Amino acid sequence: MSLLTFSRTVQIAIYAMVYLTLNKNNRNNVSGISEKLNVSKTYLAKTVQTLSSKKRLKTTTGRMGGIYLNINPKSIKVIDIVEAIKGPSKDQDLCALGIGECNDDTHCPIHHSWKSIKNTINKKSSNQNLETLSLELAKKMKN
Amino acid sequence: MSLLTFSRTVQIAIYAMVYLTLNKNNRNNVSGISEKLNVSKTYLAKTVQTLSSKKRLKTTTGRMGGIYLNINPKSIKVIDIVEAIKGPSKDQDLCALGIGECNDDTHCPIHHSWKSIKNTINKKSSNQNLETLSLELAKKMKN
DNA sequence: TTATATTAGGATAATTATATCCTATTTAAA
DNA sequence: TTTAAATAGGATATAATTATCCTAATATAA
Repeated sequence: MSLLTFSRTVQIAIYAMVYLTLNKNNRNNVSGISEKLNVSKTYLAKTVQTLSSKKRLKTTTGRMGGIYLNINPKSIKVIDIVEAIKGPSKDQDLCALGIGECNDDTHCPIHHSWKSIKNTINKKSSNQNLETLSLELAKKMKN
Repeated sequence: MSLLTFSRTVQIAIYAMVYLTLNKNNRNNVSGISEKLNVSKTYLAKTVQTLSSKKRLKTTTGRMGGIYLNINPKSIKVIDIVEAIKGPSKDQDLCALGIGECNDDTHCPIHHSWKSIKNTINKKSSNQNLETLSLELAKKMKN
């Protein structure tokens, strides 16, 4: 069951960034990653282009070119990747029902109920940078 | 900050259903609700039509017609409204990155990290039916 | 210097989501 | 019986997202 999902572009962006973290010691390029992750090469290329223009990763052209992480994966959070793709969040995004003004005083009918859910998402996702995501994968932890 | 949002149609659907719960003793119709909630009348009408065909609410035509809750608001959860609009969730929706097979054994790189977030969302949203949402509003609780 | 492997980026196609319009149907009131 | 107030539902318009195509630019290897 999943009430909420990332857009396809955001999914691909996160996926690629985690892949780059896991494989930061190798040379990576769009073709290779698209095959490994089984996503469309052209679509991945466009997404990478966006991430590059927003400085979330670095690219080099030419024969030995490819894609590299720009910054320490410890300092990259999921929210950064979402923002790189979707732009900064608008006022309306703060409200589950898309109402402009939604705070503790003036709010939509589900403001209080969803506030704690949003807090949980934010708290948990703040603790998750690309490195911890990758480490968890490496350990193959069960929970 | 909001990583995840409902689609506009889902937002309008939830909003209307909560409104119907809060005003179940009055006669309600599309025009009135659209004015009160400040959403487009024609768009709301279409959304109501979907909710009606999925039995999440009841409508009557004609001069004294209108919109009514079909079932006890205690038994209507947000997930029901989402499903009425978007249809049953697909396998890929279960994975934050949209990969088909994503479980504790075979999974995407962020499966474990996001599993606990998804659990929290599911747990909290299961406790929330339309009546509790409305009651919270009525109390104007702070949290 | 030429061929090849890469990303860049503009154009555009395809699909889905959002939103409106129009006419039909239904029902009750006048 | 006519009129008015309502939803139903098909058609369509608009916008955003998703996806691909093509050519240019770049850089390395042969």
